[in-house]
Amino acid sequence: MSFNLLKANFLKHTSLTDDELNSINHYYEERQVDKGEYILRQGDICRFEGFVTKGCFEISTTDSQGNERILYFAAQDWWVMEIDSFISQTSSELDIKAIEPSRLLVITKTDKEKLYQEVPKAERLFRVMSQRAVVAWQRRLIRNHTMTAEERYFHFLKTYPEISQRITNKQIASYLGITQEFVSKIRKKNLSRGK
Amino acid sequence: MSFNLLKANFLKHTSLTDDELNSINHYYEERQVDKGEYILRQGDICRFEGFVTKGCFEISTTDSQGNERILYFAAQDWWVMEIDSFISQTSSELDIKAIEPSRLLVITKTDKEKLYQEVPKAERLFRVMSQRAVVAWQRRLIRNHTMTAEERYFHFLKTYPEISQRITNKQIASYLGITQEFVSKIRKKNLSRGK
DNA sequence: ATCGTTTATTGAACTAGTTTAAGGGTTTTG
DNA sequence: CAAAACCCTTAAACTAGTTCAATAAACGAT
Repeated sequence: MSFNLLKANFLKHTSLTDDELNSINHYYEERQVDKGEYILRQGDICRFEGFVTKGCFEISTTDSQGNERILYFAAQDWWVMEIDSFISQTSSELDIKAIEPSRLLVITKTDKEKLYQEVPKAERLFRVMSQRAVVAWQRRLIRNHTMTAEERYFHFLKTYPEISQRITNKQIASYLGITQEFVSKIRKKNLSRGK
Repeated sequence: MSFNLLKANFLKHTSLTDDELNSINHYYEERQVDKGEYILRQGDICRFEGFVTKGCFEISTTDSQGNERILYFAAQDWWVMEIDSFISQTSSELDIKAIEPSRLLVITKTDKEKLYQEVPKAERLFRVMSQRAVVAWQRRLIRNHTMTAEERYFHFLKTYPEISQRITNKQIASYLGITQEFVSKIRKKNLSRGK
């Protein structure tokens, strides 16, 4: 059952009683999304916070020259939202698209506020989750400054082996901030060595 | 008075009663730091969370080849800590050094936990702060992927005009993830145009 | 003031990664 | 199943940013 995934995710971050867990879960609703379907587009206001239970999403920006840059992938057990747009209910700078048939548990902005009031412990839960997210983003920035494209490519394959196999090289390139052609070169160069 | 800066910072993120503010402030202690002094070194455990009231700090990593990479600067009104090391009390990957004679309000890990218990609203406060931090780190990553070094340089000058004037070009270069020499070239190229 | 150290600038040679273009392969869709 | 659309690879030409080295300028400690 999908809610169990969500519960397990919550318990990774803080301890919660069964009552608290049930109250929290109560606010989430499952939603199915087709492959290729956008659940948010640049310019829209993000009215949900989602937890992926199946499939995979791609979170990206498109710059002025029309280049798509993938910020991250969200597969099972990941959170997906435009955090800035969701918290301040302003226009989104990101697109969110399902890249596989997917399912998510969603909560609306108003329900999220109700949830914080009904279950104060949820503040702690999301505080801890957000702090861990800060760590992850900082680490990624450091990697971009200290590692070469080739190192970052193999780091990605090693860190996300399952996701790597479900996406195209073009998507990996976009995530790493390099071109598809350069990923091809890296792969060719390392063909012999079983990297 | 320094605590007023801290209070004002808290109130930017959520509403708090005077009682709550006073309880929170009570846990913070002011500390003075000399120019050049490290308040944290790679490998140490970060036992404090600091709020800068005067001066400026540099938060950096040193990679295997001995290159220092500056992750961010923290001047007045910024938070300074090794967030990963502080929350999980593990060995720090970052150095934190005062680059001017500075002052900060610090809270220890144990006092921070006490604070969360005494003032439950603090969970909300730091939840909101952390979420905003996530937004900022995401945006910076996107800028690194979509803007050239030159664009990032001028974006930095424009976004942090006061800090820009207090640090060296070498430090800006390190923050931007480029070389000092390339910053020189960018500056030379743009000398005429009053950029 | 002065010595030593760190920083800024410049230029030449270099390289990691891009661009453009073309051909072949694989999905997706009707 | 065919057409369209997208993806992957390759190669040649290019460019943004680096490296190295040398000199001048600014800063900090005594």
